[in-house]
Amino acid sequence: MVNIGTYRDEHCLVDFQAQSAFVDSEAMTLTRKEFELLATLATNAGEIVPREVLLQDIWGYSREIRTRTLDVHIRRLRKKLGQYGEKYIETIFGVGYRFQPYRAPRAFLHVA
Amino acid sequence: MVNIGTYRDEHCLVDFQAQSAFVDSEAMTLTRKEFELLATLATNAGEIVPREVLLQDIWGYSREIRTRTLDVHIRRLRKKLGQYGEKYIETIFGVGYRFQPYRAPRAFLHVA
DNA sequence: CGCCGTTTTTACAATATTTTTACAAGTTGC
DNA sequence: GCAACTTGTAAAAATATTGTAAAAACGGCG
Repeated sequence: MVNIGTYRDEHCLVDFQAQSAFVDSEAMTLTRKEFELLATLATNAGEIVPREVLLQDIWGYSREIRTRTLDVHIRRLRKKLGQYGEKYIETIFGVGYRFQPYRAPRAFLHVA
Repeated sequence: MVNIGTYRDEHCLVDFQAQSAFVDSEAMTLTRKEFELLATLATNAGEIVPREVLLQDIWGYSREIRTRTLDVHIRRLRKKLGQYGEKYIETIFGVGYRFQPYRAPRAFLHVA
């Protein structure tokens, strides 16, 4: 089974085709920019996406444009991701953001 | 298999692309300058990198600028390298620093 | 047009990082 | 051993980046 066009993990599903996203099977209501942002980050899950790249890809802004709109969108997106907001979207200081796939807490294994 | 863009030895992995580094498979959280410093040293692993070169390459400082920021960064980097800090980053008095690749302790061989 | 949802800006607050400062400690050459 | 110089270190100061609330601007649609 192939999952072209979707990001999926334990708690989060992003359908790039349908432009819809879910947290714990609950549909998120995202605006266009919020979705684009989530999509871009989720597409590169596990990798740092520099601010520059986000501003260029989503806003078409070049390096010299000074704006805080990315931060504001990040904030709203985190909020809508609920309890996972902070865990999913990691800030890489001075560089950008990284969508970190959910990792199940490892069960404690005692050493024989 | 080629390892372009990475430094790797028994305990340490530096991924120059992803701007990430690991000690014993544990991700180090390095700041930008710390990473640049580690990257520069690891790139020249086994070779002395003069202070001058580090200050020029990472800080853009010329010879006459007097600062202790390099020393402070070296210290923090060593700390984050944990138990290997001192072994990996050697001070070459009056010259600079050298990143010394990890060498497995040689098994004791008795002479026949 | 006027409303409403969305996006961007503004203006600070909060935080993280980097640099400096001020000494302590270590090294070298005499 | 001692003076001169270099490096180590903790803590403070300075700087840079990100977070946030609230207001302003924008845009589509009735």
